Amino acid sequence: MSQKIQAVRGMNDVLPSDAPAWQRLHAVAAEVFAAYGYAEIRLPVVERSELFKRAVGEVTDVVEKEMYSFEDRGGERLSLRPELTAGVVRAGIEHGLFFNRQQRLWCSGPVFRYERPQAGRYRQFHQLDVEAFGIATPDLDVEIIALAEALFRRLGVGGFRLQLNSLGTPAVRAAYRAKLVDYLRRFESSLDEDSRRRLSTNPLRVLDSKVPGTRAILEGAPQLPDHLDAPSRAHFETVQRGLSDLGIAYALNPRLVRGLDYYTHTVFEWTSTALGAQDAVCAGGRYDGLVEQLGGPPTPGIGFAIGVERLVLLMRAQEVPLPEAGPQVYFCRFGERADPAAAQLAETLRRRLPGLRLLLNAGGGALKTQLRRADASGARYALILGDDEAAAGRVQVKSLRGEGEPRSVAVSELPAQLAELLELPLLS
RNA sequence: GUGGACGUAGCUCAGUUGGUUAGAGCUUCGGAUUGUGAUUCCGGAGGUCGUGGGUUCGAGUCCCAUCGUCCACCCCA
Repeated sequence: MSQKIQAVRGMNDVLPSDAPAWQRLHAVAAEVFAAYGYAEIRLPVVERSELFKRAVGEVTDVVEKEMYSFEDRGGERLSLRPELTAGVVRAGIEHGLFFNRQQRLWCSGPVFRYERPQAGRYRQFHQLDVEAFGIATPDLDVEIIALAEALFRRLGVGGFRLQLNSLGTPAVRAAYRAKLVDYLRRFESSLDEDSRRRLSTNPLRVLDSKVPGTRAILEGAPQLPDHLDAPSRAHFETVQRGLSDLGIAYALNPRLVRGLDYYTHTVFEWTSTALGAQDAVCAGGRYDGLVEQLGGPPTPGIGFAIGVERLVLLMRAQEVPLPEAGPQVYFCRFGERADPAAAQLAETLRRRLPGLRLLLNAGGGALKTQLRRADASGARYALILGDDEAAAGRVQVKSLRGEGEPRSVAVSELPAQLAELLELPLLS
């Protein structure tokens, strides 16, 4: 058993039984993104390590201890991407996508973080990412949030809690940060070890500590929303009003601080209690300084990422209906004349009945065996073509689900018969 | 990186205070007369008990290590 080569820790196979949920998610996502006017961009999985250090932040956990980094044969420092936003920004700058225009983009694929796997957390996981550039006004914040909301609704998953906060501008954040540190220093000896460490590295992160003693201290801490400057406050209020106008429910969470350094102003996160400890399904925010920081023209931006595995988990938990994917028809064939005749007929049926899912028996087997396979395949009908039928120019159509007796149909009539039975369009 | 639980057939599990050739259900394959499935009956296949050491006359059962899975912390989608 241990001799067998197995998947790398934290990197999972999506087996055929799970694939339909993934397909459904991506199909609905592509539709919704298109409906809002977002265009797809596809990116390499590997980028220069430098990109993530500059975009995500040098001292964040994601780049500090979770990146898969290596040197290629030419000595370049490269990393498997730990998130998608940095790559989208890099590509946009590189191809001049941000010069004097707005861009609405989406992107999806695997990302990699070296963490201990647990429920809803893997070393290779997948994100659906939406990003919009060149629009600084709060109406775009509302659009982005509404877009995610629409995706969940179209997919048929619910029970989320949308949390909202504003981090303001970098200046606001710096000023607040100083106040927070001042306050926390007074209780330093009562803080838990992690929070004490963060006090010097990333004090805002202390805010979402789960340690009870620390939480108690935080009760009296200065609140970030109280320190917003007038423009930031106005921006945030407009976002809230816009969401209310659209009937989107949200909860303000002054402690919501995202773990990536590039966020400014609006940040948001959808969580679900059905997921265990890793409860964030979708999270994002505004990052107005990022494009410039990576060498592009000053360009406001905002985006979010959805955790595909987590959303698929919810789809399964909430039993989201999935389209039938198995064969509708299983074609049994046996005999010297019948075998090639059946192969040809199968091609004809697939061509004339678009959408038909027909599985042609292969590998021989007695009729009994073939019918057993037909039943196991989940097909609704079996077609039976032996030498007797071949000689007569007919095919037996047999219901596998108790819908009437088998009947013999002339080959010439078969396409029309199947079209009617399966309610499929028929081409000439 | 830290902590806890767990690793027995493809799957879900049983396996008595350590005692002879390790079991069940499901799945799978074959058969129950010639070309008719899913029900029923009969039969077969499938495990060096995660791996490596150790204790013992004897280990799936005890000890150690290691790998892996799950859950939580940390962090995050």
